[in-house]
Amino acid sequence: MAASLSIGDVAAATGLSVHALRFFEREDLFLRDIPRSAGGHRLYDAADVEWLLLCNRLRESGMPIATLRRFAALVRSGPGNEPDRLELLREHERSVRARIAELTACLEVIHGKVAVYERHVEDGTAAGLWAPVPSS
Amino acid sequence: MAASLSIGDVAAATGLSVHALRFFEREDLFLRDIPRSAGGHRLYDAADVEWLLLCNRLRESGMPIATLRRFAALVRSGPGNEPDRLELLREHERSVRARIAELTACLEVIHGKVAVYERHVEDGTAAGLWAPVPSS
DNA sequence: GTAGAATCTAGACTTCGCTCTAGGTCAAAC
DNA sequence: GTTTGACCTAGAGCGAAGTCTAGATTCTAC
Repeated sequence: MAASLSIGDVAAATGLSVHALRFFEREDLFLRDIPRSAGGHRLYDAADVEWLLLCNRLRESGMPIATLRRFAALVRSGPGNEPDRLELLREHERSVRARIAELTACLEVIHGKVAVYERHVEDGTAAGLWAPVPSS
Repeated sequence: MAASLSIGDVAAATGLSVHALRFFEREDLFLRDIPRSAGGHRLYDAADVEWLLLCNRLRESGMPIATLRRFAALVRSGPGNEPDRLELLREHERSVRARIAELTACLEVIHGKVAVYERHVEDGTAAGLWAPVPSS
């Protein structure tokens, strides 16, 4: 077991580019120093992929690299700081919920605009919608 | 009526910086050429503010400047292209809904992690959470 | 044993969306 | 009338998050 994976394998498994994986490493986002083959090639394992998949979720949901780095550092520094990790994750959870709320509010405005245009386009009477005087 | 507003007034009314307002103008995001005072100062009106507030919603919800510019161009070019404006807004609405769905999916993963850490921190037994072997 | 694909490093470059600077001009309060 | 603050232009700079290049090396398949 614990067969090691090349950077290309990991790129394929995570959707990250090989460039991004090297960048992540420079940015200290891994939970360990990635070992190398005799020739200097990186040797990943399944746990690295696992971690990257979580990273993807955190990144997709708007966590900045800097915060991800702080989280990785906490994990890397071993047991004892779990309350800190928890607080970091909770804070991110709050920010994601807030972002969803913000988007939902925007959506109402946007959908309202869509509805206005739908009515006017249906009517064929689109005059006075936004030019020169705004309709709303 | 139709008292004109200075760039500072508009900045205060919209939350955009004066720099951003000049930038928006360079980027052709307004619905008209903003008139100037004798001394060259910009003279905005309430409709400009109205439009900027909509722009804020579109930007906050992730619309790129380039798309906003396309929308502004459609409006500026007068009646006749309402179906195009509608399609642009509908497309944006779709993308906002998709983004909300994506965030909601991430939220589940993140909340799952939070729950794991909560249990372990509560127990006092945080061993084996993510170091060296991942828990999930 | 050799061709071709994958990987290595260091560092330059890109895109987006502003933000800030420099060096002035204009306007309003005292 | 002068000081103070707001505004002007043009253009440089910035932070985030990678992406891409060049040139060298290693690995894999025949």
